[in-house]
Amino acid sequence: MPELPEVETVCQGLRQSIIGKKITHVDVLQPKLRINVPEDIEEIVTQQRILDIERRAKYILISLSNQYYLMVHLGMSGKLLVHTGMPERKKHDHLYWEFEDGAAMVFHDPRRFGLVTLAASEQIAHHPLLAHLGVEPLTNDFSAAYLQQTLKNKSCSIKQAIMDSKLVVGVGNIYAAESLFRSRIHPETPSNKLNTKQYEDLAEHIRQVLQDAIASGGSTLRDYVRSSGDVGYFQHHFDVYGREDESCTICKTKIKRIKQQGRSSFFCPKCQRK
DNA sequence: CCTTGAACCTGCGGGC
DNA sequence: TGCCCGCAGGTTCAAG
Repeated sequence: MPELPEVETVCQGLRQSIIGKKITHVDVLQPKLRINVPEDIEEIVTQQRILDIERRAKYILISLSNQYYLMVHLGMSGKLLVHTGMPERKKHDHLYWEFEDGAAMVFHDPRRFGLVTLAASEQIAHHPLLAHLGVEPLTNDFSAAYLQQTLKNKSCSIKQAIMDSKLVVGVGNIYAAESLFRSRIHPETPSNKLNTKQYEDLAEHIRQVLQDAIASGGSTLRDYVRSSGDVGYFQHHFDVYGREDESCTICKTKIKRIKQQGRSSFFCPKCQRK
C-alpha cells in the first residue's frame, strides 16, 4: 500500500529484517502483474544475498550480490511481508522468496497493479520504469524555485501537477490533498497562477506532510517487524482526505469532495480558495 | 506539446 | 439474498 511514506516504512522494515539473508528458493504463483514477472527470476535470484534496500519514488529496490536489483512496486493494494517461518498461503499471494534461515518474504496484491521485476545494477538509472521520474520530494532538488520554474507555463490544476511523477515523485492522492490543505491552496487552481509565497508554502508542506507520515510510520516499525508487516496504513489522521461532509479542522466548514482526473479531491472551500 | 479518459484488477459497501 | 453501481492508496497509454 502505497504512498511514498508507506513505501519508505516498508523499506525501513526490510532493511531490519532481510539484509544479509541468502535466497534459497523463489515461488511464482501469479506472474501476471502490471508487468509480467521475468521467467528467469528463479535462476537469477536464487543463491544470492540481499545487500541493501533502496527506494526511488514508490519503487523498492533490493540489491543482490550478483549485481541485480529486485524491483518491487506495490501498486494500489500490494504488500511485501516478511515472516520468520513459512507462512500459510493466502489468496492473492503472488510470489514467495525463501531464505536460508527459514524466513520468507511474500508479495501479496489483490488488484495486481503492482509489479516485481529485475534490473541489472549498472543500468538501474536508465531502466524504463525509473528513467523519466522527476525529483525526490525529500531532497534539496525539490524547492519552491523548482516548482515555480517548472510550472510557470502549465495551466493544468495544481493538484494534477504535484501528482505528476515526471515533476515530483511520491505525492499520491492522499498527500496531494493534505499538502494543498496545509498550504491553503484550492486543488483546481491553475499551476501557473500561484504566487511566490504559495509555491514556497506548497514545497514546504509537501515535504512536511510526507516527513510527518514517515515519522508516524516509523513509530510503528517495531510492530511492523514483529508482526511481519502490517503497519496499518490508515492509522494517520488526515485533515481533509476521506472527510467529505465532516467539519474542517481549522474553521469547521464542511469538507467538499470533487472529481479531478477521475479521482476524488477533498478540500475546505473556505480555507482553500482559488 | 496538452488534456482527458480509459485501461489494468479485485473487493467492499450501499441501494434497490 | 442477489445484482448493479460506484468507490479505492497507482501508473500508463491512446485519442482528440
